[in-house]
Amino acid sequence: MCASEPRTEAELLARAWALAGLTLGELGARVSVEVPFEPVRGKGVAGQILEKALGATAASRAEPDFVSLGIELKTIPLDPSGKPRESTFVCSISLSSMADTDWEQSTVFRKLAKVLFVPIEAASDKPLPHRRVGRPALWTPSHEEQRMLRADWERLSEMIARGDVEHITGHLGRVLQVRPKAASGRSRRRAPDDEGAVQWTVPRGFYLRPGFTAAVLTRLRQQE
Amino acid sequence: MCASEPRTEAELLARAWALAGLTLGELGARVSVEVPFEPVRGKGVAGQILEKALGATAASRAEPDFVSLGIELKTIPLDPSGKPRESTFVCSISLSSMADTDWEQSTVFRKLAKVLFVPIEAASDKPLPHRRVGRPALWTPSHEEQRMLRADWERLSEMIARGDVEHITGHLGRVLQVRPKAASGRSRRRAPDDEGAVQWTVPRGFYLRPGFTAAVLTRLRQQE
DNA sequence: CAGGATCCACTATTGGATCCCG
DNA sequence: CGGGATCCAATAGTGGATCCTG
Repeated sequence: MCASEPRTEAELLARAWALAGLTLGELGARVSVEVPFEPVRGKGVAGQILEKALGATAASRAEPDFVSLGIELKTIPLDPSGKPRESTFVCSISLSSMADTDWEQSTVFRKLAKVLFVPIEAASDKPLPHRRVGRPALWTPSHEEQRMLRADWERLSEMIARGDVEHITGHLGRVLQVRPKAASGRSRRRAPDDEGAVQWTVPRGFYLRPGFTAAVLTRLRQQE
Repeated sequence: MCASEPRTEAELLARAWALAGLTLGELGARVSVEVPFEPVRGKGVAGQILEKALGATAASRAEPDFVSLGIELKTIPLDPSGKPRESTFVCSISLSSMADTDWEQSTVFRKLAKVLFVPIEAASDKPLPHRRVGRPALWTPSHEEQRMLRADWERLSEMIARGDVEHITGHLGRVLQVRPKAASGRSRRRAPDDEGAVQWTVPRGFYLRPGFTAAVLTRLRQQE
């Protein structure tokens, strides 16, 4: 029982609000997805269930989840005090093709232009099926948020373009960071080094820091 | 060999600059103070040595260290990267007499009006006698720094005045915090509770958070 | 492999406890 | 006890590693 694609933003929001309070177990049953008991076996399952329940356009992966609305869906795990427990994955990095892109053309910019955050109330010791869906929040980055994202993105993408990948660590970036994005630490892919030769490096992605998404959610709640 | 009281700010600063680079062992010998090898046996010894070496007016404890100059002396331990390793003690709190004081009349305000910071380069594994004195920095809180200190002080002193001492923890306060200040956790002193009756509570003091003094020192270095 | 993410060992932080001296 | 502070066990934070599905 997967939902059809919502036709308007209002329809999408109404559906999302209707899911608030349900457990992942209940929602999983609705869309015929089994929810593992142990969290380590269910990474990503909340996101997949919500895609189905809300009618996201599957399998068009360079596009936002809701193509015609231009909206990206992100589930975000909150601790009991309401703060994000984790960073938020934005997109993978093509290490060989960052040189000739600017901010407004970047995947990060486009992915974050409009995001529907669906919180999952996720105390670390609570089994996955018992975790509850929270109230959704639709985000468009403010001017100030854009400025911070852009500053980090420009610094990081310049390093990547210059072949400095091996000097990048998760420490860099105030709100946006670069971290490994792979099945394991042994994964490798090609990237140009500082002299343009090939080097093999671990695949990476952009992530939003928890402190940033916390501030975003707080702002959206206040304006609600 | 204790120095006489310096007569001008310039004289005090000149003396402090002249001490930069010396080890605590060397400086201790000059003022006839033995410096224990183990840091745990020498809490406070750096401060006492520098008081003597710079000619601080001893034993007038409601006053600044340099009475006629209105300057308070604080040694501050830095890690190898130059960041403060510890919070900075400001003053003890008289729990029974905070109700009728305002910020400009407070001990915190007066203690921090003008502070001579003398850094001690203090890698945690370096024996006390081998630690070196750093370059001094004279601080008067900026407008912004005042604002932050005042905001924290007003919130905390109001809690104390209302008898809410037992709800105060070191978590409160962005730049100024309240923490125990006693020989041991069993020390107790009288304080009024929320109904004005007596309660026995652990003695406490105001402290500056390390992040705040780090920002202060950075600002002073840039303007140097 | 790319997209959906979270895990968790390690490091950094810190706040309550403590130490010395006069 | 008040002034000079730092110690250090416990917690918070995080960044590199990992898990599942189609």
